Amino acid sequence: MVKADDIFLFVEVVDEGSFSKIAEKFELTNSVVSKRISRLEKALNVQLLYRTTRKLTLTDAGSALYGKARIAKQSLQDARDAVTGYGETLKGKIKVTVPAVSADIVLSNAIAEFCQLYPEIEVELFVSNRMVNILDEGFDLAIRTAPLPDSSLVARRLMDSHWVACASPKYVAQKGMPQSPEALIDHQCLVYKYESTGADRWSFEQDGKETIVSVNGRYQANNLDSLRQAAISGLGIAYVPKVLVHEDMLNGKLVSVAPLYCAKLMGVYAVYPRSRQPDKKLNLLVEHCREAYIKKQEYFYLTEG
Amino acid sequence: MVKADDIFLFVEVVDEGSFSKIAEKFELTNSVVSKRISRLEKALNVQLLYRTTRKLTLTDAGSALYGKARIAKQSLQDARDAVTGYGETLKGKIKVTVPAVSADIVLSNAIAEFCQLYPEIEVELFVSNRMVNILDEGFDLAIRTAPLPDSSLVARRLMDSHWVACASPKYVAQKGMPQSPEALIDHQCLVYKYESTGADRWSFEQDGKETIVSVNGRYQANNLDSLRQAAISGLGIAYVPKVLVHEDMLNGKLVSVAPLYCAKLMGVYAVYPRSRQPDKKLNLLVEHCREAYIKKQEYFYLTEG
DNA sequence: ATGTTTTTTTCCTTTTTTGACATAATAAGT
DNA sequence: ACTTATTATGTCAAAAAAGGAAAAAAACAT
Repeated sequence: MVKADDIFLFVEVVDEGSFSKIAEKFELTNSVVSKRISRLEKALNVQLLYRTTRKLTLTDAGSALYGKARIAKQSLQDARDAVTGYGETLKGKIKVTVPAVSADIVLSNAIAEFCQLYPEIEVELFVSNRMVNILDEGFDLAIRTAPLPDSSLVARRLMDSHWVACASPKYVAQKGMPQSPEALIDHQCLVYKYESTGADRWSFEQDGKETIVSVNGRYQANNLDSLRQAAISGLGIAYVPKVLVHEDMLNGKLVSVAPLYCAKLMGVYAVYPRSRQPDKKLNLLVEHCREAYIKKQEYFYLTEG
Repeated sequence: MVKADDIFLFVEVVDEGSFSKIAEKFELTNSVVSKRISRLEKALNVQLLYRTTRKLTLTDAGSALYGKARIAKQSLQDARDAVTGYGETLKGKIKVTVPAVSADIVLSNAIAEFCQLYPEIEVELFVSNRMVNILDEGFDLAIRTAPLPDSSLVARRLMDSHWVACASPKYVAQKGMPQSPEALIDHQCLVYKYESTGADRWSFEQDGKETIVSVNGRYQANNLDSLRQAAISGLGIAYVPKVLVHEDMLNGKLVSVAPLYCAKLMGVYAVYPRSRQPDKKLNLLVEHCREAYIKKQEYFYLTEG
């Protein structure tokens, strides 16, 4: 029944020593101030001020309330100050979880750039292929390769990531070029494995039809770049994001395998909690990553064109 | 725009970890809690909680607000506790200003009795004939002999005080009994004087007609009892409250002078600030004083009968 | 997929708050 | 003592806000 804001108004009135001054200051009418103070007195069942038209005098009770409420008021102001402009300021920490496959490629650079661009924003990167619970573990942002693992989150597509199977020209010359996805079964495949997430099922598609092949491989790595190096050295066929091996393919170190089939298209998404209040720095980071991916893609077009 | 009570509701919600639990606890509906938290977020322009149906998770901003607001909430609670029941409890101090003439008589005893009756109430007595400004000087109660010196105050009649002129039988025998008020001019009058308030104008009335006499006196005192003693010793005629000399007159130490004229009737009033919130202990004290006066008057009736 | 629990939205009613104005009170100036 | 200026309060009608019920949506669990 006692309204906190009435108490704070009372503090203001005491500070100023006048109802009307406070009314003016807060753009209220005198009667409103009068009524709210009266209401407070009624709610507390105690007289706080003796009023004459010229002077306000604190009662003992009023004095006691004033002394303590002043502190509370300041304290609450501090609390408010702590969060005002929180969504707007370009300060603070962003905790990001990134799957290892994505961290390897564009993102690391993009985030490094971002940190240089906004020196007051701190980014904490947590690389893990484990599907972390963003909310539970206090992440602000996750990069994912599936659109919506959790519907209380919001997903924004950053890019479409093509994955390709590739090998060194030497390997192809020795073992022959597989003519279909199924033919990969008889080849030496380099398998990505990270935190028990074995990616030994490779996906290809053409004309909307998807073909999944369970491949075999004696060589496994938890790092895509290691797979890439292994492929270059002729160890076998690697299935990796196109961006990773684009240059190798341009300068002939690697060639695409099963050329008749388009490698599967996988989206890369920024996933973050659904918020009705926008967090500016978070949006900036997401946007920065998206642009980094777009630039990378433009680079493809230029070199592939 | 940000409502303090919304912030405190937010603190409650975080403590409980659920909107609906808090709704139940405070007898609100879920929708109200939801709306108020949402409103708070909108007002602060920041997301405070991530909600799922199973769990509420604090955002960084929410966490910052919670930490500080919790302190403010406790602080405000302390402030409220400091005054709740203030008007009802029989504790605390009552500052009373009493004119010397009244303090001399019944009041001192009455107040002493009152203090014994309510051990937790402290009474601070300030004896002064100066007309103190109750509000300015922080008094809770004044005893006055005039009904309403200040209209922002409230006055309650405690008793009607008769003042009488009296002298020792010896004095009357030597100097003669004055037959009219005017005759007092030729007599040795004992004048009450306190803080420059000279009471050398004595008032008598009969049949509604008032006669004021400016008396002369070589003996002045700031204490009515001294005047009484002086009168008993035969020094002259004293003009004092009847209660003061009632017993002296009964046992013949003093006799009333100018017996044909009734001494003036003066009211004794309790004067205190007009308060819309009753202060129980103050009312108790006033009532106690009133009863003390009434008892004293009953005693007169019995002995004068 | 289905059901359950929790939050949110919607729509409507009730309550509160507000400002304008009139009134009352009083301190200060003349 | 009289006037004047300032200040607080009461009243009333309009506006705003809060509140509640129920349906909808969301998030999980199974």
